[in-house]
Amino acid sequence: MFEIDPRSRKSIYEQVMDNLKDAIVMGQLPEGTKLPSVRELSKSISVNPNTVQKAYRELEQQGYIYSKTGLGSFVCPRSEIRAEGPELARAEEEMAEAFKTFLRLGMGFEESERKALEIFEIIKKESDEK
Amino acid sequence: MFEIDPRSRKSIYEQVMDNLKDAIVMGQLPEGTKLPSVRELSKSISVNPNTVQKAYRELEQQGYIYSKTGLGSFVCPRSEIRAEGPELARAEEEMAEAFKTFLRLGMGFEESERKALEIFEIIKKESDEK
Amino acid sequence: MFEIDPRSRKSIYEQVMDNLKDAIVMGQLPEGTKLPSVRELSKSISVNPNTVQKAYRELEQQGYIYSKTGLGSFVCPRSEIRAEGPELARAEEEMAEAFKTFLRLGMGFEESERKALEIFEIIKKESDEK
Amino acid sequence: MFEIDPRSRKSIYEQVMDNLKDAIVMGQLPEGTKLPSVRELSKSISVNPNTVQKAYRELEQQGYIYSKTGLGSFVCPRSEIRAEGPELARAEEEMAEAFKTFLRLGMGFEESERKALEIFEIIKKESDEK
DNA sequence: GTGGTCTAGACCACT
DNA sequence: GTGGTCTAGACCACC
Repeated sequence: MFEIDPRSRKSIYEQVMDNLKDAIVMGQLPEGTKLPSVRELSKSISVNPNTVQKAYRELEQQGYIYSKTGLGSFVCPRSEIRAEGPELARAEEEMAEAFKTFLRLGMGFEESERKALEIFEIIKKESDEK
Repeated sequence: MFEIDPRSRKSIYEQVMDNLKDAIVMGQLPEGTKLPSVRELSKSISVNPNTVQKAYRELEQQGYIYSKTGLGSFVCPRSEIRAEGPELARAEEEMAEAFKTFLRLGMGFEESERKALEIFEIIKKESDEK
Repeated sequence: MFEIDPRSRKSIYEQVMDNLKDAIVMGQLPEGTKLPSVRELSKSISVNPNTVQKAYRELEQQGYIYSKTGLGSFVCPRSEIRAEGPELARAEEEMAEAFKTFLRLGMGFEESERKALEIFEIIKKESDEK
Repeated sequence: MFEIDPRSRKSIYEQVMDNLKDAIVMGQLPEGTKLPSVRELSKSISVNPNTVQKAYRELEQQGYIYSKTGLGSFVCPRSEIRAEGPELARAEEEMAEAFKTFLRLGMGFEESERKALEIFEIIKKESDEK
């Protein structure tokens, strides 16, 4: 399905979560789709099952998937994704910090904003290709 | 000088670094200014001296300050800040991740970009006030 | 007869049991009524026969139904339902936990009790409609 | 601090969570209080550190505590407890199920409600004693 | 010392 | 087979 980068700053379970989130919000895994089982996925990406389990558990808490013992894990309707309150606040702070990081490198307002928009465009293009 | 937020997700030494970086790039600590000693600063913000020490060491490595043994630490000319290479790459990735986080919450391209620009404006205003 | 919610936190065999219990205590399945066979029911609600089997077995143990080999399963007289002993104790503990859950969300005594009574009223109305 | 009941239907990490939640909402652990470290608590209740860790992590996600590497875990202001949305909905469903369980034991509306109120009173008294 | 992550391997209930 | 929990023991960054 995807690959884990052991050199990434992101922890493994976060990489798993983000990869699945991406596939869900981009519609590659539509509502109701059955995800690979914990054991399957852990094998295919060469990661301990507990680590995948942790990712699935957290995805469930955040409303992306639901799990049924004995049956597997399934994609929730997109409307159930918790995109409010603390989750949104944290995302906004992450964005604010990213901008401040630019400023701390000595970049000015305009340059920082221009660079950010460039990055956004690249991501949009990458997303559309998939 | 500034305050540490014990609740922040950022580690304490990062908060110290970022606060000093902010003061430097915004000109509140112009080139050549002497920074408070590790002991002084650690007292005034109620933080372990080892933690402040680590922040100073990192700031020196990144070209924000230099230290003269026995005399203290001083602000480098802004031109020496390395806004290239690994630091810039990491900053760009941070920005990319922040944008992806918006998308992962189910926000579309336009909405994400609009929200990002809103956040940028807020930061600009806050910076100008200081 | 009824529907299974694959998203429910309850396991499937519990859902089967509870639906049948509801029909029994509400008189929709009076004493002596013949239940659908395991195979029939499993087909009509699209559930594995083993799962329905397990539900029937448990219902028999708890005194809701009895089975005559070769003939099928039948509803017991309501007087045989054991509303005492372990089942009652567990039900009481379930209620206690539900109340404590309210308190753990930071709700006060009065608010928790008021909310509980509101919920009870809704259930009563729903039951009467059937 | 408290004890784990290995025979409880609740899992160990849930028992840990609920015990701490109780202490927090009842004011025994006021805002800002430092919790025992993961290792300390795991020793004192004879449970694997990973299990306590899991409880702490979930308490953090639910807004009861926050954790700082190297410092420990601390009680959040009560206002940050997430008592809305999915959390409240789940609590309400738990209460609804508890009531339905009474009905399924053959108890009538009045009897069920009376019993529930009795249980609530007992919990209130127990809480006040602590 | 602290919390956080990961692995390995076991057991359980449900389907 | 499935997800869920628990234990044991290791490693890391931070304070």
